[in-house]
Formats: sequence, structure tokens, C-alpha cells
Amino acid sequence: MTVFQERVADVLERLAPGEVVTYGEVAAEAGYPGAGRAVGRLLAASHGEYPWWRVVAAGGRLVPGAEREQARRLRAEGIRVEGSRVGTMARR
DNA sequence: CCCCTGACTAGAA
DNA sequence: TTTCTAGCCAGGG
Repeated sequence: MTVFQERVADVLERLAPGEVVTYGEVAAEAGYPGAGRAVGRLLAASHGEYPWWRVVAAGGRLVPGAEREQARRLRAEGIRVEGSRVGTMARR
């Protein structure tokens, strides 16, 4: 386990129900600003070890390929999901 | 060390 | 709104 993975995992495990963050935010909070891409790679590799559905792309866009499942889980936590994006945010 | 890949991002077309 | 380009980063070959 690399330091990067440990810190990112720590951030992910701290996510509370109803809390949504972006890949970039997770990376920054873990101490690796700009490593959002690496965070996505980690989440893709970890099969359900973390609450991946609470992590979205910039602008509130849902995870490509798992949009339906993610929308279902987010709505179950009281989060508003419209199409393939969360919240009332306008487009980018 | 070099090269390529990916659940990223911001900005230009 | 969608597609491309360029810059990011960690990992693996």
C-alpha cells in the first residue's frame, strides 16, 4: 500500500452519507492536488471497498459507465440527481 | 529511464 | 452540448 493510496482511502472512508465530493477534491484533501485522475484509477480498481458513488466528476457529473447505479444510490441518501449530474448546478 | 493508460480537469473548438 | 487538446498523477511494462 502506497502513501498515496492510504491517504486517499482515508479521505474516502470519512465520506458521510449524503456527502458528495469530486475526484479533484478527494485528491487535494488527501494532499495530492491535481491527482484526481489517480484517484479515479484507484476507485476503479477497488471493487466496493469505498463509497465510490459519493465521488463524482467536476461539475457534478456522474461516473461514466455506472450512472444509473450511482444515481440510485445517491437518491437513496437524499441527494438530488438530474440526468447524469447531481445537485442544482448549471452546466460547466 | 521511457512509454502508455486511466471512473480527472479546464479551456478551446 | 459534445469533442479535442494539453496538463496532471500514480502504476505497470
